[in-house]
Amino acid sequence: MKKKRISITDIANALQVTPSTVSRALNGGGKVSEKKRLEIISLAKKLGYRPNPIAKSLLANRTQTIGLILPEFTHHFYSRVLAGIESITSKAGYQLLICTSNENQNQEIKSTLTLLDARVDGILATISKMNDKFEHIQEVMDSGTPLVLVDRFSEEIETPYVISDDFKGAFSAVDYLCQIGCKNILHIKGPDNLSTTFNRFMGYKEALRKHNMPLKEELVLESSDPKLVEKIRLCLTRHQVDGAFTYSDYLAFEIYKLASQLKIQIPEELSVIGYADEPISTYISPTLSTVNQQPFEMGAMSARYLLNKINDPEVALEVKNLETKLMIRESCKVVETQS
Amino acid sequence: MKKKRISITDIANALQVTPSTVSRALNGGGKVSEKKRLEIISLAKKLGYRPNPIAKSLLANRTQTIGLILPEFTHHFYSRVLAGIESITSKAGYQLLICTSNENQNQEIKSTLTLLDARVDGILATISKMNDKFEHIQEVMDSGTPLVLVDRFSEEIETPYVISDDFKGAFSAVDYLCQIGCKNILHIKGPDNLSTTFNRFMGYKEALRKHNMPLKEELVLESSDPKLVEKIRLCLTRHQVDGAFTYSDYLAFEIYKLASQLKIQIPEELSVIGYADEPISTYISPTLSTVNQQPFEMGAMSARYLLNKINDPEVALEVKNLETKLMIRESCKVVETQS
DNA sequence: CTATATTGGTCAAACGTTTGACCTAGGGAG
DNA sequence: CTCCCTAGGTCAAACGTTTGACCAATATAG
Repeated sequence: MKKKRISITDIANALQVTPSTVSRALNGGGKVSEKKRLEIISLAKKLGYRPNPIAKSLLANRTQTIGLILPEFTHHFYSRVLAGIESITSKAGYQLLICTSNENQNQEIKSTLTLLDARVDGILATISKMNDKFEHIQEVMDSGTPLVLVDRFSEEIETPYVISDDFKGAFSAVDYLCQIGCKNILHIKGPDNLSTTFNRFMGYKEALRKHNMPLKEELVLESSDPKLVEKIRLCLTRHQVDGAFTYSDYLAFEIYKLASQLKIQIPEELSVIGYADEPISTYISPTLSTVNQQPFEMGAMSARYLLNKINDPEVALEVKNLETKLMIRESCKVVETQS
Repeated sequence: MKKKRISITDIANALQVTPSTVSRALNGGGKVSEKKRLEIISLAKKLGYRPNPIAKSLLANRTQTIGLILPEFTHHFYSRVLAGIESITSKAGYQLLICTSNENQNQEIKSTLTLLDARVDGILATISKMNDKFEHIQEVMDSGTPLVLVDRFSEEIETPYVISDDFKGAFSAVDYLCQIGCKNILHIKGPDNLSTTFNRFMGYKEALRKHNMPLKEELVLESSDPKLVEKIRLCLTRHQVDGAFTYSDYLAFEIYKLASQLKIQIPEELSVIGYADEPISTYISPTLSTVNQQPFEMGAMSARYLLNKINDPEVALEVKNLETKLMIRESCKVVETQS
């Protein structure tokens, strides 16, 4: 049974004053003699008084809580985003109410409702991959609850968001592959209708263009393709592929497997760059070159942004595009004289 | 600015009844005519009424919230624990208030206070590695807030906990190594004064005993040893080590690296088993045998246990020891005729 | 026809805190 | 001495909800 915690009225009764006086003594609102103030404070300390945030919330209509919706925790990326968010919110004295959508839009909608019901002061959310409904997002905005989207956004709805600069990230990777002399660069695209998929593909195309290399349809594959493995194999054997840039690190590992089967040496015959900088990249052999999205910073930045919005509703609608970092490791061949 | 949400009194005023009637109509507490009931319900729906849990909490002295303290999120293990917890609590209609200790006891103490202040209905916590203070744990227990420790515990304080059966987990791994004929089995221990370190070591010893193999001091190393890498190298070269069981998967990868340097073939010359079943284990080559601790189940079990305690304070103090699963992969040599 | 039970509701307190309005006693100015 | 100011407090409302006590009207039993 939860023990009753001592309240401001308990102190008031013990000292023959009113709760108001105790409140003012504790919060420094004047109107209380120095003597009484000290008396109250010392008794409060002695009894281990701790204010009840629930009562405060009810009155103030703010909960010092921010809601977070993430698709899942198991990818390293989201763990880092979460850590980044936590680092900021905990310092600012906010609690974190966390929900998972499991990449399922219905759960996402449910979570949104839950958070709204809980009267969180703001919401950070990564919308699920498959998203075609936006009523719940609209509802959040209508409710006046500050909202910042993280990592993914949709053009269907005008919200502030913080994302990684996928275009530049992809561009830098493919640009690098070109620089070290790759002539046939394979790209494996991510899930459809995700802005990240689109932007990374654009970055790939732009880098090719910069180096006056043609875009070859047959070198662009889709991760959702059930025959993906077959098609990669085909690419590697028929099209003299000497470079690969994949939507994710895990897709890069698929290439590792096939290369090993086909006795293709990485990086001597094939340079590979993945995306996301999962920790596994540095443990696998050869260590995988990849694009780091600074997820911790992304989380921290979203949280800072949201806190700003909470404290000043007039803060401008903004879009933050976070720089990526190209991590070159053993999976890219080394050239002596770099162009 | 957060929009005022419509309250039970708003409905009451609109319909010329008292808030009590509305409350009873909505919660089915009788004492309201069918006609009025329908009227109230339909207006509530129309206005999008949603009860304010904060007001309820204040009255009921329960928040439908459970507090969670984890050391960090970035290890896959804790992500899975978190996912397991979330799967249970969300179904049961509880919110999750999450804090990180960063393996730092002071932060852990601060988090505990925060959760207590927030009046959570129960706490799930993984205490940090270095722990010598228990006043905060005691304070939780004194407050009457149900508490369940997860993954780690301390004998200094009598709390219920859910852990993985490290002894059996380690035993099964080393037992397997013995069965496939390993004669000199290296063990790398984990951080000092962690119960998991101790129990896995005990499992190692017990398995050796079962197979009548002597415990060789020189084959037991400490992960915290600054000269660890040197010592592993020494073991591998001098002591005819043909099996290795490590406290973590990552330590196993250290062995992979050294084996590769020393041209020792895994698994032909050296069979390796790690611990934790990090996803990377299946991506690395050769895929790593390891001990799966069922972290998702651990989280789920802790959450179920805590919910029981919350609903019935008389529930017995118990200790749950979760079964592990030995995952045999490519890093263990295959023998035709198994003893 | 009276006593009683039932139905359908109202009232007010309670949860813990904050805060504006109000009160009172004492001190200083005129 | 009266008037006003101020320091130091009290009172009550408010936040949104639940709930036990109460009450009036109607129906039922005897």
